[in-house]
Parts: sequence; structure tokens; C-alpha cells
Amino acid sequence: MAQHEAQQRRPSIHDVASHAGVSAATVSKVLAGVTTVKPENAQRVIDAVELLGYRVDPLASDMRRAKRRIVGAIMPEFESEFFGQMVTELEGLAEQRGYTLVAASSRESEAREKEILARMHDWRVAGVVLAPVRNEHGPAADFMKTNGMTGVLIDRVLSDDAFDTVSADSVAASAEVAKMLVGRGHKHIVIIGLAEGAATVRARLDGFRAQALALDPSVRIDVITSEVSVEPLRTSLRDYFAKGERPTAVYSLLLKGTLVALSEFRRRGWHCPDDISLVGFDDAEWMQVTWPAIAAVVQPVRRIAGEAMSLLFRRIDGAEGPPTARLEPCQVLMRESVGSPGSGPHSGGGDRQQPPLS
Amino acid sequence: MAQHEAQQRRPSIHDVASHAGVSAATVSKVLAGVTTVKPENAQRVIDAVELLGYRVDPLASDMRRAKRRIVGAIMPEFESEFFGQMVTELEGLAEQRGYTLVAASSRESEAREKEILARMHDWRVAGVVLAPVRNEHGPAADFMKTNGMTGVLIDRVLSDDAFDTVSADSVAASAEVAKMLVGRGHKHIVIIGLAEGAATVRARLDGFRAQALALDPSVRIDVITSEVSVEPLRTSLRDYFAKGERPTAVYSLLLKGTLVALSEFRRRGWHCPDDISLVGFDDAEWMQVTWPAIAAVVQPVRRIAGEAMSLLFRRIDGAEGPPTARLEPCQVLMRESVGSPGSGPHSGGGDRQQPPLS
DNA sequence: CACAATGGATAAATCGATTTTTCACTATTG
DNA sequence: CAATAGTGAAAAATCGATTTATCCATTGTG
Repeated sequence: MAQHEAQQRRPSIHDVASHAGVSAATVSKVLAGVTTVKPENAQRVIDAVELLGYRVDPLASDMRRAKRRIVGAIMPEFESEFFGQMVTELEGLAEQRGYTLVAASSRESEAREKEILARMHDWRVAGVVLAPVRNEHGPAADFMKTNGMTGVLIDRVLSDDAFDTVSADSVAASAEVAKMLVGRGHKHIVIIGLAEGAATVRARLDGFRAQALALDPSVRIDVITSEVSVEPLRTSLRDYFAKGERPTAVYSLLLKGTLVALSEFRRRGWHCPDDISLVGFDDAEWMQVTWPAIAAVVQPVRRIAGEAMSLLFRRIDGAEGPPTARLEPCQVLMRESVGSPGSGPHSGGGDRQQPPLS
Repeated sequence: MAQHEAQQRRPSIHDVASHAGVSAATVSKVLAGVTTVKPENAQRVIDAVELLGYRVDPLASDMRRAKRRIVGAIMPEFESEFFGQMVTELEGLAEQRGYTLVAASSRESEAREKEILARMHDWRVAGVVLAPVRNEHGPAADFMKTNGMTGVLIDRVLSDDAFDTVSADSVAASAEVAKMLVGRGHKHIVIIGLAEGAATVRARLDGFRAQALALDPSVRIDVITSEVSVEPLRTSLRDYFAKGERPTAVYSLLLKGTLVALSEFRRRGWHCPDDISLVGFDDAEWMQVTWPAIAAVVQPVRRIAGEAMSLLFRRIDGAEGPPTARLEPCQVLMRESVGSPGSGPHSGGGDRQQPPLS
């Protein structure tokens, strides 16, 4: 098998050195771009590198230097478009700077999150981008603090006294959603979400509520949250509807909640937007091809990733100063899932026949 | 800032050794579980480890040993549920064996794929799980061969003469889809897909065609593919419909194609399944909450990942022998998007009002 | 009692780079 | 012409582990 015969040891810096007739130190210098090498010798090194197909072993290289060129990324999951895109972006940005990104998923478990972090600390990563499962006050952030790790917290965070944070401005986005819904005459709205971290959820709720009540003090806003997972949320929403509650709009604070809402609408035979309107936090590709297309808040993934990496490398490069808390603006995509209350077929209006796209 | 004062150097194996009053070699042996250490000394080492909070530096550890405990995973993208789940699974399996998984996305580019592979080779990874952008004959697999890397190819592959392969049995699944559609009376079916790798696409087409024609020799099967990206596919499908073609069912060989089909249905105002049926390769969470729910072929992600890792580690551990080519069975999920031709409203039947879920 | 065998541990070599120190040699200056 | 300054490169130390070779002290045996 070629698989085995080619298993020869790769050339080391010493092989290059002896081929070029210089010392390993000189080779290292040439490769690092140090200018105090005689051009003639530099050329011989370059030739030898070319001839042998030599490439620096990043592991050995990182061994000696103070900061290793590895950064970690910890996401709650890889399965969603949001975190998938996030990892892709982070990977590219790390690469641009000559760093290797090691990504891991905490699978929505704080215990696992801390374990992964410990492992990354073992690797002596230069820094970590952490999207915490709950919020900035979990055990993972604590671990980072007590171990003097450098890092940036993203997504489910507001601000921290030790680390820079970057997240979507979901408060402003929620206010915009409120404007959209109340502006269309909705007077009974239910918000569903997970109580990921008290602060972030509260912020979104407050952002929505403040704007909604400012526009129409008579609007009724119900909130359904679940502490732990999505399934209890489904049950709660089902019970809520079963009680006879008839809100005219649902605002879901998370993607899975949007799915739950849709499936509960199905279960009850409600049509969206005729019977009930829906807006979801987090956009997904499929939301624009279904009928109705689902209105959604789009998070600025690229900006969050870019900002996070830029802050991270600033710290890695030794930047001092108090931590910053950045909020990146979201975009609210109005789509067919939002209508006006009372325009559905049950009240005489509406037509489920979708119009051709323009 | 705590961020900096805690930046103290971590204890090394020598620190542990001096604390325990033994040599570094002894510490290493205790940690490796070698039994030729006096119990008394072993205990002192364990105590010192505990006291100092010592943890082995995997980088330094891998330096000396022949095979590094790192495996790579290269996926075409992270944004889809399929590859997201795949990475999650692979990560867990690598972890179980004490390996670190380094994942990277080739972003559907063969050039990038090869670059990533070269970087992983630089890291001297013990092995790689590669989901090639096109097929098993791309430059990446070549690179692996000529450099004697060990690896397993997954997903868009059939078999290879140098590497083990694992993929979904999309041929059998396609046949099953054919049975489902033809069995319901469809006589004009269009298949859409990317010509990712000639062989895999052809296999799926053939699997479908053979089964369909066996059941009904009069069935007409049109095929629309695009070499490169999804957009040309959209254009082709649009042109196809614009020509006046009126197939009664669409079978999409890829997730993005399913989205394209749905959006083209929308554009023309066609209702699914009344006007046209749809089955897609690759399932996604949203497909069961939309109306209609979309019938889909579910790939056995866990099994593929498990089999790939098991084969990979077998090779890493030195297993010889010719490469194997595994096919894992898919599951075809029948859902509302599949109906019988001619039962739609245009021909008198059908009712777009969905029934409540059971 | 001398010598071999054995258990247990340490010293030293190694992995593949980087960085610091040392050194040889040339060029400048008093 | 000797002392000093300056160049470029080699030698050596280092990073933090693992592994091999070496060594000492017992114990066992003839």
C-alpha cells in the first residue's frame, strides 16, 4: 500500500540545515524573515526547503515560543445555522492570522463547557472565544478568570467585568419587532423563550415590552419560558393555547421556539398569518421558501465573529484596559408570517393562496 | 486585572517531580500507569499532582511520541444540520479515545480542501476524516495518498483503492423513493442535483431509475443538474418549468435543491402536494413543522460517524488490509409533501386545510 | 562470600523547533 | 600595528514531556 511505503519521516529543520550547509538556527532565521543572514546562505536555505518540501512543524514551533498559535472556540452546538456560520467565520479569521482554531461544542451543558475549557487550557491556547451555554457568569467564565486565560465571550452575554463581550443587539431588535407587531394592531402577544441567562432574556423582554407599551399602553404581553430545554416550552405553549388564550402574534426568542410555535399552530390547525402572526429570533435559510415565509431577526454573524476575533487578538497581543461590551445591530426581516389581527379567514379576510413572487 | 496576575506559568512535570522528591521520569510513569513504581512514591506523585493542579501538556506530550493524538475532520461546510451533526459526533468519538479533533471547513472548494489537508499534515495528525467536496478522486485524496496519511473518506464517495470509505446508501434510498413515488402513480418525475462527483450522482440516479422503470416502464424521468453551484440549478429548474413541463413530482438529491424546488413552487403559485409532490435527500428539523411537512431521506449520521471513526482508529493502530467501502442504510420519511398526481384542486380533489396532528 | 539477577529509580537522549550565547572573522580607528 | 567595533553564523539552552540507558541496592544462588 502507498499508505505505508510513503510513511517516511518528514524532513526536520536539521535536514534542511545540513542540505544547505548551515546550522538549524540559520534556517530558522531565514524562515522567520530575519535579515541578518547573508543572501547567499539565505538562498541555499530556500533551495533546500524547496528541494525537501520542508514545512515547519507547528507543534514543535509552538513548544518553544511563549504564546501558542492556537485559539479555541466553544459553541453550545454546531447543528444550527447560526453557530455553524459562526465557527466558519472564526475559523477563517484565525487562519488569516496564522492561528489554528480548535472548535468544540458544549452541547448545551455547562459541565461539559468547563471540561472543554480545561482541555483548551491544557493546550495552552492563546485565547478562547466562548459562547456560553447560559450566560457570562457560568463556571466556564469563572474557570477562565481564575486561570488567567484570555478570551472573549459572545452571544448569550451582556457584559462582564473581566472579559470583552460581543453580542447581537437583541434589545433593539426586540423593540423593532414590537414596533412591527403593535404597529399592525396586535394587542395580545405572547413571547416564548428559554431563560438561558436571566439578564439577556430579561433584556430582550424589556426591550420588547417598553417599546410595545410606549406605542400602545393597552397591549397585553404574555411570557412563556422554560428553564432548561425546549420540550417543557412546547408543553407550556400547548397548555397556554389549551386554556383558551388567543394571542394574535407570537414572538419567539430562539430558533427552536419558532419551530415549536409552528408545530403547535399545525396541531391546532391555525394558519399563519391569518389566524396568528409569528416572528422568530434567528433567521434560517428555509424561512424564506416556506408558505408563509417566516419573519425573522437576523443576527450579524460576520460582525460578531469579526469583532470578537479582533478583540481577542488585541488582548493576546497584550492590550490592557477595562473590558468592552459590544452590541452589534440586527436586521429584522419582515415576511409573510406577520399580518394584521382580524384579517384572517375566520373574520372574513385573508386568502391562503400565496401570490407569485415578484 | 485578574486576567493578568493569574497568568503565572503552569507547573511542569519537573515541578511535580521536585515536590514529590522523585524524578520527572517517575512522574511520567505514574501518570502513564506503569506498575514498576513503589506504591509509596506513586502516592507522593499523586499528592503532588493534586496539590499543584498539574495536568499534562498535550502538546509537549505529543512531541515525543510517534503518533500524535490529534485527528482532523474536513467538511464541505458547517452550516447544514448534516455536517453540523457529523462534526459533533466525530468530536465526541475522538474525545472518547483521548484524541483532540481539529475540524475545518473546505467551503466547497477543492483548493482549500487541499490546503487544509496540508496544514493538518504539518500538524502530523494521526488521521483524517475527509468529506470531500467532489468525490474520492480529488486533489485532497491524492495528497493524502502521496504523503502517506491515514484517513477515511465519507459522504460523497463510493469506494477508493487506498482509503476506507463510509457513506449513506443513497442508491437504496433512491430506489425506495422511486417506489414511493411510482407507487402513488407518478409518471413524470424530475430529479434535481449537483454533479458533485460523477459516480455518486450517477449511482443515485441509476438507483432511482432502475426501480422506477421496473415498477412502471412508461414513467418519464427528467434530470436537471448543475456542475458547480446551486444558482445555476435554480435557473435550470425555472427554465424547465417555463418551457411548460409539468412533472408531478420532484426528487431533490440535496438539501439546497429542496429549498430551490420549494421556492420555485412558490414563484409559480404551485401548492405542494396538490400540484406537485416533493421528496428531498437530507432531512432537517424544520421539514416536519411546515405545511406541508416535507418528505425526506434521513442519513444515518451517527452510524456514518461511528463507522468512520472506528475504521480510522483501526488504521491508526496499524491495521493492514485492503480498504473497505461501507454503505449505511438511510431511512425514508414519508410526509405530506408527497401525494398522488391528479388529486390536487386543479383536478377537483385535495384540501389545503391541514388536519390536526394526531 | 562472590557473582548474577532483579526491582526501582535516575540521568540522559530525544522530539523539532526557537532563542540566547558564544565565537570567529573582518573592518575601523587611534 | 594593536585594540575595538561590528557581522554573520554556529553552538548551546530551552520548551515539557517520553523513552532509553544506566546505575545502585537488594536478594538469590552456587
